[in-house]
Amino acid sequence: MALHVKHLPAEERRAITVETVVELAAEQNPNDITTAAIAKRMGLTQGALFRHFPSKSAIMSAVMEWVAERLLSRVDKAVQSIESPIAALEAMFMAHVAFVAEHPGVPRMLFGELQHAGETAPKRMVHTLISRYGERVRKLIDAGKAAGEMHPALDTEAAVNLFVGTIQGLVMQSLLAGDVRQIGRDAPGVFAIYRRGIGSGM
Amino acid sequence: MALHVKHLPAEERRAITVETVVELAAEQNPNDITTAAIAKRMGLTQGALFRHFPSKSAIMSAVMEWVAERLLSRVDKAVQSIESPIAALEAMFMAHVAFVAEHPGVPRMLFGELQHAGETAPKRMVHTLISRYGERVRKLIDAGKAAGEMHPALDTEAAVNLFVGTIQGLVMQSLLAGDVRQIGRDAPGVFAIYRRGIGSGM
DNA sequence: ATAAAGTGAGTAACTAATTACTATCTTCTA
DNA sequence: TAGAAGATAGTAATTAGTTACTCACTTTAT
Repeated sequence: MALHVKHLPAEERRAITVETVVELAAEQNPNDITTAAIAKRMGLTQGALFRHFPSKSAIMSAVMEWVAERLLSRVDKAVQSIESPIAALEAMFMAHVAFVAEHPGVPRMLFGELQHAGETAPKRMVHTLISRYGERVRKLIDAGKAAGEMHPALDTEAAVNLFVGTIQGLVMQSLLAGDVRQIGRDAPGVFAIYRRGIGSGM
Repeated sequence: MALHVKHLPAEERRAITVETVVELAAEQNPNDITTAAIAKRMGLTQGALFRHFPSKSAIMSAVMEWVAERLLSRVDKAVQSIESPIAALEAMFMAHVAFVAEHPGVPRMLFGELQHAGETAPKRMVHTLISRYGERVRKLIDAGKAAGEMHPALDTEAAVNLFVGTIQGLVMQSLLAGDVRQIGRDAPGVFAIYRRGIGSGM
């Protein structure tokens, strides 16, 4: 714990702010995170935040950037050097689940941003993230069909949709249970069904 | 349209209030629905709402009750008189999807309520709804295994989880696209994969 | 006539953002 | 190598705006 060191360089302070928001989102409704709550957790006054960010929306944008970078690099790392597309897909699934288990506030923030009316900056970033994420899944599924590992008549878009939805469902279940660790326990069984649904049956 | 008739009996006014909230939730972030916005849409002043509900939370509770009743009766009606468990499951899926397409704000409200910290009344009602919903799915899956329509080693809990998550995923995709009708188009393809995942392969 | 339904002007609490001021680091000069 | 000068970071009080909720009064239906 960096227990509330004051007078940090701006860049470091911005990084801590982002991490604090991710932390808070795990504990409460992301929409209810106030600048006062963020500052309090950091041991700063509320006004100090605005020395480093022009607006609250800018804070959320920085958080979304953090999420996009970390999540995509995690799944990319998990997938690399796995030849079998279906095995890669499973590794991607598990890496994503592990990331969410570590940062339970993340999916809630993403969903929360999507619900905002109009075209906010953080909302656009969530769009970009999900689109980039979908590309990776799509690529693996197409490769799987080509390699004969997946059902040849498989509807790729539906499979991509279900891949993301499956994780979304796990998140919702753990939200219901109020227990983050549940997601790790349930993931293998759920993926097994998905795998069977898209597989070539060999 | 009942275009803003005033001096309605209390029960009717409460019903209209609930429908108005469901309507508003389709257009904006459910968390941002204010009592002023509800009243405005109904052609009333804000204070009038509190003649019929003791608090905003009570309004949301009434909405959740409305959702639970309508959704469960819809899926029950869809399932009845279908013998094949897997066909019944598909009918349930499609009925749910149709319900969501008619009331796009509903899943957003449910998710939104789940995110609230602590134990609010509407949150508890969402818990109950999902638990009752899960029972129905579980029953069909168990029946399907008994009838040999579904894979005998199928993990029932995982299958239930994925059933709900699949719909959740469709909802998120339509939220992303900003087009509610998309959910109806994508549903069959997604369910086909799910069906293959749980089926006995015959 | 009277009870129920609605009005409209309030309130206190909370929100993001601003500002004048202070504390602390960094750098450059004498 | 002092130490002054400037830059950076944080404070504390305040702002305008929004929120759920209240209440004395008025309107309406039966």
